[in-house]
Amino acid sequence: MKFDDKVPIYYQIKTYLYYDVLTGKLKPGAKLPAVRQLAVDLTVNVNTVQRALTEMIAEKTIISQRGKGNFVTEDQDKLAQLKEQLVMSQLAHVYDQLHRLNLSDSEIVASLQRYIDQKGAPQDVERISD
Amino acid sequence: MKFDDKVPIYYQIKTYLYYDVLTGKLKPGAKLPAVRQLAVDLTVNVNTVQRALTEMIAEKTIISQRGKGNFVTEDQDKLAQLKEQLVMSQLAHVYDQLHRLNLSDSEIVASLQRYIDQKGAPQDVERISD
DNA sequence: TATAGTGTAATAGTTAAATAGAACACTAGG
DNA sequence: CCTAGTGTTCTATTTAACTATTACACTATA
Repeated sequence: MKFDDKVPIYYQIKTYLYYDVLTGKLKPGAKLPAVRQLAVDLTVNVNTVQRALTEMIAEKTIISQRGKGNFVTEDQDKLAQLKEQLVMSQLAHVYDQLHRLNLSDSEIVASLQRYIDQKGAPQDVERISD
Repeated sequence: MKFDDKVPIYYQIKTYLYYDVLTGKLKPGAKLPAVRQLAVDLTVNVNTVQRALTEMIAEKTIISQRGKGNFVTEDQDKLAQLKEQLVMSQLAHVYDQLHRLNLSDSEIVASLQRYIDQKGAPQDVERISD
């Protein structure tokens, strides 16, 4: 996995797992890969995986059972709440950043709409073959 | 100044200065505060300020003149281009993150619009993502 | 030419993140 | 009971970021 060297790896692993949980790739009650396996998959040390998990366990997003494995919480309300928080924090962040750049509320929405509209449209990349 | 302990301080200073430059708080050709003054203002070490500046100088966003001071570039095209890049990277980032959470294009725009509309009532959401 | 104000560089020490490796604690199944 | 698979903890080491401090290089000006 590719990591951003500006953010601690354990923190990026936490984010990575959040997305797996919140998108249902890991469903409520599902067993996570073993910590040693995750460490191999992510090409990091077991302790780094454990550090990420320890925080998620403290938050009760992950339920740890010694000798058995780590499991996604079955509390669906909690998961829905987490997803809402995540969406909101993303929106708040982008809003703040663009607002700081002096874009008005309507310009912010318009620029996002424009980005989405043009996203699929052909960029000016060089065409190599058909 | 408040710093996010998940990101290197020198990098946050760089971002901070970018915003000052791109919003015109520091106009093209303007002299920046002295490095020692910036260090005091931001309550960090001079070397940390210098590290941020060194990168911006390498990019020619800041022009350094030994004995005189650091100055914002007068190349307005460059500044406009930087601002466009910054806006686009913000939009791309939030789009990708929300898309990963299985929100459709229209849901993404709608959620932003909803956030702006309801912005008056502050939530205290914990920042989860990078 | 002396001095204050500026950027720049170098050294040394502290801390947090990450690694490697080992050991310990518990569970399930043969 | 033994063993393989699991989570958990600990020690030691390395590296990057940050700090403190000092010194050097250059500019303007009194």
